[in-house]
Amino acid sequence: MIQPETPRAANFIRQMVAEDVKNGRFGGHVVTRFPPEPNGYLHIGHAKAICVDFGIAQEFGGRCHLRFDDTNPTKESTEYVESIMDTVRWLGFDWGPHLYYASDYFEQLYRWAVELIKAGKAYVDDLTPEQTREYRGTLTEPGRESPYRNRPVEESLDLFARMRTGEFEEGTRTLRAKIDMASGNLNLRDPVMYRIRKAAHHRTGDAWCIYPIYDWAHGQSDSIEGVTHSICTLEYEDHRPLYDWYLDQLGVHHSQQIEFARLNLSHTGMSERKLLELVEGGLVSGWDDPRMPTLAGLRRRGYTPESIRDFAERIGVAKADNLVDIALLEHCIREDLNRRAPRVMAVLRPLKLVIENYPTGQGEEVEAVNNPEDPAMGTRRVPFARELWIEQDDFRETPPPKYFRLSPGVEVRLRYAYIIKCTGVVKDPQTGEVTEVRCAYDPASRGGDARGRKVKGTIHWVSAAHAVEAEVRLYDHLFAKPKPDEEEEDWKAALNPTSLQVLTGCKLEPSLAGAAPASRHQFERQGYFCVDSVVSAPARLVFNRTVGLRDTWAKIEKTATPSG
RNA sequence: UGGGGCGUGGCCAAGCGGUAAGGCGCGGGACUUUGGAUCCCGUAUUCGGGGGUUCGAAUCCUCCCGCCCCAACCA
Repeated sequence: MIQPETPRAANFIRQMVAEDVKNGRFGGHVVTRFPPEPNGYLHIGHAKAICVDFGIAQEFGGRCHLRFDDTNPTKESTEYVESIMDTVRWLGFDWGPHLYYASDYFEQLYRWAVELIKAGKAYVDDLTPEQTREYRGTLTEPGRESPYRNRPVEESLDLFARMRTGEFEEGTRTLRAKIDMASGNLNLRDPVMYRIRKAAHHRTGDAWCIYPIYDWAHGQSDSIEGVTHSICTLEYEDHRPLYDWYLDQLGVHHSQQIEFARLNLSHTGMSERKLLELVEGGLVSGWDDPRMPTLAGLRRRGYTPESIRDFAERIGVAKADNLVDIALLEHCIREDLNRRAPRVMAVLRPLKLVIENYPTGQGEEVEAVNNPEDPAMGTRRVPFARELWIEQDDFRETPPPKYFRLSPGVEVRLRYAYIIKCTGVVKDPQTGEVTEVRCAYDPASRGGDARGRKVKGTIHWVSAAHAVEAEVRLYDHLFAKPKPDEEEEDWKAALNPTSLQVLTGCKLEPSLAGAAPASRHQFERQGYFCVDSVVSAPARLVFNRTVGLRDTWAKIEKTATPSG
């Protein structure tokens, strides 16, 4: 695996684990796990967790398990299991033979539950869900004990066995741990361990109709697998006393739970509920829509696994709530692609350029560098001719201050080709719109050599006769506001109306004709683009803009005209 | 009003009693056949606030303030 260049920064988890290793706790071994519930797609927030879980194990010579927390059959499916495995692998992590499922432990969990009942530490409760809630009390008032709390052990044992055989309806009974209904920590007010769900499970089928709750399954699963450090997010901090309680009652291997703050990214959302709503509402094309913060979306957008791992390292790991600027993610992918993406010329919004003193019907090829950052990537030949396409943005009839590009009477360099001077324009008589730019070239400037002259601007171009057409999709932030979550009511109003711009009839240099799906390219002066892996076809190329290049000119122009 | 956490520059984040790392962003400059990349320089006299301990505090004590999480038979 390619290691990110960013050096490992200190963080409290690394320190805790290092301390344990030093002290020989857990025999000096490190075993972690990434425990997704297969109920949806992984997003960039999960990527942080994956990098922490696998990263810690890797750093300390340990191992990391992939364990599916599949204890709720009504929300889970093998489709999700597969997409999760695919995504973790894509991100660059390997769990080796350590693929596990909480559902593999159902029998063991059941036996342990019986053990707790026998020890008087758990009981079958007949309260309805509503009653259970009422009895639990509130944040400030203690709960009340269920009238079934002290029923005889034998009776609980019998009832629990019958719950398993399917004798009772959903919601009629639960198995609960007997802890403390007055605890300030609600998790300790006799937490439910099992509920009845007469639903088929994607792995165990109809073998069970009682399913363990997260708290009862998670710690015990960690214990069975010999996990030493069970790393999770902050919202489980309140659950740690319960996690510890179960393990202590059972007297089994006890791993250390450690919590860190989950990732929040600006201009997007990480709430599974809202992401689902976007998908189901057709506001995006699917879970892998390139605007989505899902790893499937980022992947389709052209992000590399290396850039995401680098991002995960750079944001750090701590316990303070955070909102990471999406600009950092964008910086990471730019930095990665700058090193590896081959350069190419593509005109997104074409404007015809005619070189009046260039012979009609003649052509030639100029040599272009594939990647100035990596000479080993070589050069290529690009066809040049009398009629070219240039970018609409690269011509202004009346140039604003500091505009280095083409305008009447001004010289500019056609990248890798010649210096040209604008001699005039052709306009649509009706609209007055410039439909064609006329110019003269300096034959002695072949290759772009300005020969001592100062030519401030260099623009890209594509030979009209050789151009390959394509559709290009320009993406911007999904949400216009940095914190769309602040808009709880009408959060969809915060969606960026221009998050997707589809450009058709874009003109690409011919070398792009056979571009492979998912291949990444830098369109010079514009950004990084990849061939869409879903809809692009040889006969109809479709590119996604992964991220734009830093655009200093846009910044200058924006500050010059604040309104624009 | 209960329990658990967290507060260091615009955003992340080191710091662990010896006098504020680094990254992103932003501003400026150099260089440039991508207004890209690269390279320089600048960007917290101060660590939520007040007291206290100490020769010395972001780090220890204390009080206060603010923010987040918890009342699914979800994870």
